[in-house]
Amino acid sequence: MERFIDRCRQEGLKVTPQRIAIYQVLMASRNHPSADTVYREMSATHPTISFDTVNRTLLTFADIGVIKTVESYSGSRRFDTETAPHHHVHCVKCGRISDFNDQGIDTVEVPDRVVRDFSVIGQRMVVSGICPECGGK
Amino acid sequence: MERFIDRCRQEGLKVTPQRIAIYQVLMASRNHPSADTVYREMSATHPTISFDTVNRTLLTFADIGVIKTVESYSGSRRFDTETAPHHHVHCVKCGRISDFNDQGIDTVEVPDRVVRDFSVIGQRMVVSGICPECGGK
DNA sequence: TTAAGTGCAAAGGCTTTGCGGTGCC
DNA sequence: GGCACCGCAAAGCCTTTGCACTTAA
Repeated sequence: MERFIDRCRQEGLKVTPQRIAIYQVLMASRNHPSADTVYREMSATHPTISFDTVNRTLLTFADIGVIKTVESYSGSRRFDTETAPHHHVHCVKCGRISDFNDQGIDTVEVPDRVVRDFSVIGQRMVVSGICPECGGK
Repeated sequence: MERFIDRCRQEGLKVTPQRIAIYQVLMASRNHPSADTVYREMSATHPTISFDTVNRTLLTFADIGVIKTVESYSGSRRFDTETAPHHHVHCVKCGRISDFNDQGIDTVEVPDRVVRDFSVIGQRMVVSGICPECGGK
């Protein structure tokens, strides 16, 4: 939490009660929440915060790298509270995305010709399929 | 094109002029068009087709596997005319997605624990970064 | 003939923008 | 005290839905 506050100051962002509250909710969440999900989760403890502030704050956090935005397959934007490298399993039926870790995949080499002109931030394997709940396997 | 028509018939879909026209545009396109992009591209040659038909047809095509939907990072749904396995490079600034092929990555093994209960359809590496136009490298 | 497909229009979600009031620095 | 931030409201996209007309089979 100290680190979060420092980070905001570094970035020239003001440390407001709303931002702290949103940050706490994010750190407690283990999924890939949408802005609406975060907003709902907050409404119990912080009933006066606006959806707008939540949404804008999430975008701001993503901008400074506190969280990330996740690839999605339609619908609303999803955020990822896990900023360490990891990979995704995606159900094409229900859209659910779950994480997994694999150091081997983290370090798979992408051909140089592909990324020569890019400033690479990271790489992620996305496995698509049908989850058990949706009739897979 | 014959194969496309056969496929429609197999799936019980009627072969309409609109569907043929959309299919042609798709095959000529090399990117990851949105419904709107396809619609615009058609408007020169097929000015009477409606956006609705384009959009619904794209969803239908994705449903039967003629095209695929692509992960996106906000904004509108994107389609992929390349159905063979391939990988993506994604610019986090402008959102552009480009393809690359790499057989080594195609066959990277995902740990069994991850996919045990899934019916896996495919896997894709997504490399994130900043492209030259957006200030990368 | 008839079930599927098309086009139009409206509605519904999510996101973005603008602006006056508020509060961190 | 200034400037960033918040909350509210409206507008803008994109997608989805409903319905009457048309058309491929």
